[in-house]
Amino acid sequence: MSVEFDKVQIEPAYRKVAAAIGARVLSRALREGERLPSEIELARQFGVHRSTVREALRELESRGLVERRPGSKLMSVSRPRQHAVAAGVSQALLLHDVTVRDLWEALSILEPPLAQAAARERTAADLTCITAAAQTFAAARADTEQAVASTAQVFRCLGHATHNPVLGLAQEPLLQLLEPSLRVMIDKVPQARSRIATAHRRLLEALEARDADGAHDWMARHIRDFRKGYDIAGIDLQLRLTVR
Amino acid sequence: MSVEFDKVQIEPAYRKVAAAIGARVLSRALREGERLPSEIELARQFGVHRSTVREALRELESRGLVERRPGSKLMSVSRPRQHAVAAGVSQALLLHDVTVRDLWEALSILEPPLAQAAARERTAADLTCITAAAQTFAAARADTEQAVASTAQVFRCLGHATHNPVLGLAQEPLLQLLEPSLRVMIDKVPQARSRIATAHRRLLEALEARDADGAHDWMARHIRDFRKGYDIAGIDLQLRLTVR
DNA sequence: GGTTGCCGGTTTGTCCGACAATCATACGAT
DNA sequence: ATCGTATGATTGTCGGACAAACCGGCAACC
Repeated sequence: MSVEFDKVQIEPAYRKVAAAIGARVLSRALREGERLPSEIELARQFGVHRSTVREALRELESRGLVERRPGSKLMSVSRPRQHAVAAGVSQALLLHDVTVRDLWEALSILEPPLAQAAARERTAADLTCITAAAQTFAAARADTEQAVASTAQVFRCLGHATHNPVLGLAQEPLLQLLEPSLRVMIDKVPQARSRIATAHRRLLEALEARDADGAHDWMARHIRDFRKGYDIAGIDLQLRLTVR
Repeated sequence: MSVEFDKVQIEPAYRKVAAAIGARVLSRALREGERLPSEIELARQFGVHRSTVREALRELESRGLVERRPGSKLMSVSRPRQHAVAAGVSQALLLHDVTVRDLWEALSILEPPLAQAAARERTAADLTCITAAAQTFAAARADTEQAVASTAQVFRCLGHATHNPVLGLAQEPLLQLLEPSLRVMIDKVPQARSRIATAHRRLLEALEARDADGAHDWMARHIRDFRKGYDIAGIDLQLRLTVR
């Protein structure tokens, strides 16, 4: 009988250093905003060379666990920014050959319940945020770029209005992926703008009235409209999403 | 009138190098599996020092865009692994003070439609995968660790069965966050195991029959049971999730 | 008082160069 | 055919160096 050995794993020092600092951040032994020692000091503490520390810092930086505050040379502990985390997810999805259909399906699953939750949990400030975004959309008659951005912004405000960070963060990658195809659609489909504006209006009414089911249904309609828009714009649902 | 200037941004070389390589990966000019030149060669091409290249590589590595294949010294281009991406999301959520309630709410929104989609899209292989996981759960009478792992595994297989990478990747962070509280619950709530086993059985029946609505409903029940389990186990829904 | 200029100390970004350990490959010995 | 060894390429890590940026303080100046 053959004895099986575990694969002996050798972790390079830069990864150990990153793991050590990362663990302290995760365990909240290092709190947000707290400043890290200088690279030389870290090198001294870990007993490694400064280059090694720097490699570790690059890893922590790209995980969003540390960042450099503007106007400070020392790194400080930070929470990963929602946008940055979502960008990583979006990239991963792009590389995994996500299609327009996949994206649309996810939106149609996530968004209506999200709007429902937002109608329950929204505060007055959330309403203001959504109203502002909807108005920006309505005002962007000619400006496609702004129309796209404000459409996404309405979703973002809704996500925020749920006061559930899981939903907000689950939604964000979808919005990032949505923008390119939305841009094409808004440009090619004449009635798109008015349908979106109507959806915004109805959603706002429902949110104002804390009408959870109404919000759910209007969001469902909003998302179904996207699908129709893709058809009219001649966007193939099987198509892989692309960057930018 | 005061002239406003844009913030002048100075990008360090290591970030420019990372961006340059990253862009090639994203644009598929570098294909998965392709091997990167050696560090010295990259340094020569970019006209920077090897240390600078190494810092860039650390960033790309932690974004999952390059990796070292076992048995090869050179880095090769890779697609970010689902598990790694999700780990980043989980960490971010932990640091953003996600509560048990937030997590449960997200599960209750995502999972039933996910099961529904799985019932439509599943292949025979997917069924096998889910069956295996469910059997492992049923067999893990005493082993809490295995019970937790196989419960999550059933979800993972379901996510895979939708054949929609967006759904799979949206779900994975939730599963990673779920495990610790699930461990406590399975240990403290005597009836948890049998309820979960029943849910698995019913889900499988629905999937086998391609009964999308049945899958939806049994999953909804499954998730509702989690909530009941938390109550019985005395887990406060307001509690922040913790690591491990 | 507010602005400007200068000084010294700290820290980062980048570079140069070096060396041991690891691994692929080829080559030769058994 | 298997094994040992020489060779070369590559990484991980190190020591050290230096310019540029930035901070705080102090003096000078309007």
